[in-house]
Amino acid sequence: MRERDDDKQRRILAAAGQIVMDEGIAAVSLSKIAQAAGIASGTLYTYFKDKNAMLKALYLHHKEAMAKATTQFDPSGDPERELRHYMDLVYAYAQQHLADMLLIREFNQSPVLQQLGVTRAEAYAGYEPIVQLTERGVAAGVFMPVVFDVLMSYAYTPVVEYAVAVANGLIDPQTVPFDRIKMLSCRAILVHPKA
Amino acid sequence: MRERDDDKQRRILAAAGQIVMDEGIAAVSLSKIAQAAGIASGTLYTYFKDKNAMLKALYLHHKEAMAKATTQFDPSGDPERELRHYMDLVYAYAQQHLADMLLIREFNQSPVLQQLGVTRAEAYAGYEPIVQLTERGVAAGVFMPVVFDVLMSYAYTPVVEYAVAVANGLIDPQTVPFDRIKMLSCRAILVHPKA
Amino acid sequence: MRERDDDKQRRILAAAGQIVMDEGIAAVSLSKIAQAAGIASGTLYTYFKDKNAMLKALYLHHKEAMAKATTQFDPSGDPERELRHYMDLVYAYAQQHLADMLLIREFNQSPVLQQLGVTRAEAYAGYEPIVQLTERGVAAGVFMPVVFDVLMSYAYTPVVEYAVAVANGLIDPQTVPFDRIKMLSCRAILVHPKA
Amino acid sequence: MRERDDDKQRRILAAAGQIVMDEGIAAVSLSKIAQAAGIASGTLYTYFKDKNAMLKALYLHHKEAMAKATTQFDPSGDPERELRHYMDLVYAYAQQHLADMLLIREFNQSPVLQQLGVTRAEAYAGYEPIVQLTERGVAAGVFMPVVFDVLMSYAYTPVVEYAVAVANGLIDPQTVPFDRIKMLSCRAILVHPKA
DNA sequence: AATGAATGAGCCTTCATTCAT
DNA sequence: GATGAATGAAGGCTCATTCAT
Repeated sequence: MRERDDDKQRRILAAAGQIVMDEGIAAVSLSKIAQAAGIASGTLYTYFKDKNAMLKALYLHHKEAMAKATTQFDPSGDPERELRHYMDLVYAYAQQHLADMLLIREFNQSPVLQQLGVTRAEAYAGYEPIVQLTERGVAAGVFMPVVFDVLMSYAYTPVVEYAVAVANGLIDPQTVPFDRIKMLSCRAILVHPKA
Repeated sequence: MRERDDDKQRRILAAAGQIVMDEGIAAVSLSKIAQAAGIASGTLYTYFKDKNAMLKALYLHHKEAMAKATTQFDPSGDPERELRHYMDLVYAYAQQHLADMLLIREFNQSPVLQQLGVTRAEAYAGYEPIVQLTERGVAAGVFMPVVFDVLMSYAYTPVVEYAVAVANGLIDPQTVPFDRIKMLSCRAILVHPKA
Repeated sequence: MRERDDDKQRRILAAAGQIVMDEGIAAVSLSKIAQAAGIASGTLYTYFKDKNAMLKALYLHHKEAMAKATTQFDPSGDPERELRHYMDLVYAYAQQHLADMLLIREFNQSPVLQQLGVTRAEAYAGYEPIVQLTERGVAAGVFMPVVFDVLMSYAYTPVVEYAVAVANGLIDPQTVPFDRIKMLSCRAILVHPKA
Repeated sequence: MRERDDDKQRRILAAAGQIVMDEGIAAVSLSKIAQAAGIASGTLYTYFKDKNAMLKALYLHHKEAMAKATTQFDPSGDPERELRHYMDLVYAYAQQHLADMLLIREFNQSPVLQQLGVTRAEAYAGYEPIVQLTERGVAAGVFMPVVFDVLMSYAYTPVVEYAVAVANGLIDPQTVPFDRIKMLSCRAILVHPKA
């Protein structure tokens, strides 16, 4: 359970992530991971206590990376501007790391998540700026009366779904540009949407 | 591979569905299903070609049931009223069959779905009324310019997410009633939201 | 966990017993058993719930066989005569089934036994005639005041140890015949040993 | 494979012994031992060639310790008195080191012992006083005509079995005191038992 | 059509042993 | 001499699938 070789740990998580994205959580097997990571199967246990610990680390790692990337806005700035900024960040992240987002989504919605023993604190780690933004926007009368989870339903989920639909060819970005999504979400959340 | 005994097939799908809802897709095993359905494991192969075929049938069955229940509106009625009606139907279904919806969602978002060989036509079966409603609403200038998938992002997904959050205790329905969600979604989609 | 094929179950136990006798309990592996029994490894689970259940069955089977063979005396006959008879039966069994006895002994003295969940009732099953003989002999004033376990220490254990020592060439049966053992044990247990 | 640090070797054997006593020979693993002994697993190989060598050392160490403790009688003294003394020593040792005795017994009766390559000379080391006592007692006409192994069957084994039965609650030492065992064994071995 | 015993690949995990540091 | 990461074989067990009955 040591972590002598940080690079190796990274390779393991990368290999596991690839499998989850390609074949789903259910298809993850330690032997596949070991092979993909170029190590012996037993070596996995030097880096993770067991399979669940590895999946948990994988999940939290991706989740934190995304949280960090999508919270690079100013939570004390103008709520409307920061909300738009947040959605841009999410979309930018989706364009570069869509698979990672799908991995997070698959975990979020899988009963496996409970077995991993992810605490609520761990699950929310990194999202504080968004919570803060939500509260400030509502308090300032700029946002409709929403709570964190509701705001995410309109500012995060539609963006990801849009990116997925575009990637799958279900939506033509020429016909429906990302700005349209942003506009719709703003209409929902902002008390006085611009246009 | 005939379907001699329709009741038996139903029992199989019911047993499988229960397991998916309780433990996730990954936990489904044919022996568990057989036992829960009260039949011999080999008999499963009389009704389904293999495990994937059974999962596909399970998925489509639940999806169609939900599609049927949530499209009991008048697709040629007033778009705004029918949109609200649709959201009510979705919420009503979520309150009675949340597990079914989660099953559908777990499938939708898992790479497993591709392995099951679900065609695009099968995936969209039953949703025609919503497609029709979308097109009519947009054409009439009542809806913002959206396509089917985008409308679902605002009229279906937030409702399900809300129901899940309430079920998990993350949202207090006293503080955030369902009407709030409906209002937000209408603000997004309708050109002239009522209030 | 069915037992359709009694012969197969017998073959499994025989194979397992052989391995225990040859290499010890610790060396028992299900794959070895399967190979020796000429079946696939998974098939073992048709006959036994798991490895422990199989070992328990193995232990009890051998123990009961020995108990049955060594209690073919008349528990209500003359205590002295029946005691001698019992020792003869034990020795006869040892000459034909020494390995079985060693298997029983290895189980008895292994911490594994506790994991197998052998109840006290199961452990004593089949020994009732000896318990009865002990009590009658003591009550009649023919035996020294002993309880079951003590009697076994003098009437059973030395016989087995003798048989083992002879088998290992540590004792020459010409020099020390079995009658010598029987005499010593009788001197210990009987109030008035014959010679 | 030198023995630089005698203390470390002792700690290793102590750790291994504890595991054998607690969980049985089969549960011994070198990593467990290393952890319990506070050394790195690789270091074990500095002190022992391999696992078998370690087990053999463990066995012999305990056996010699017991042999030394139970042969603190005067092998040239009065045979009857010394025989009683020997049994007292065995019982005293059992009361303080029952687990050690069970460890020895588990080894003695397991086929594993042969794999360890214990020579006959090693097995008998330390028991010379008892051999000598046996021969003198028989020659003097005080003991019945027994050889070493037979004497042990009556003077050692019943004592250990008694101690185990008491420890397991199978025998109540109030009802059956140790003196009873000593008396029975003396009746078997002595030509003219006292009482 | 229905059964369920049988199969053997594959899963997660542990372990004795090696070797670069 | 000591370390502990790395190895890969082996262990117990589950599972989808087949097939004789």
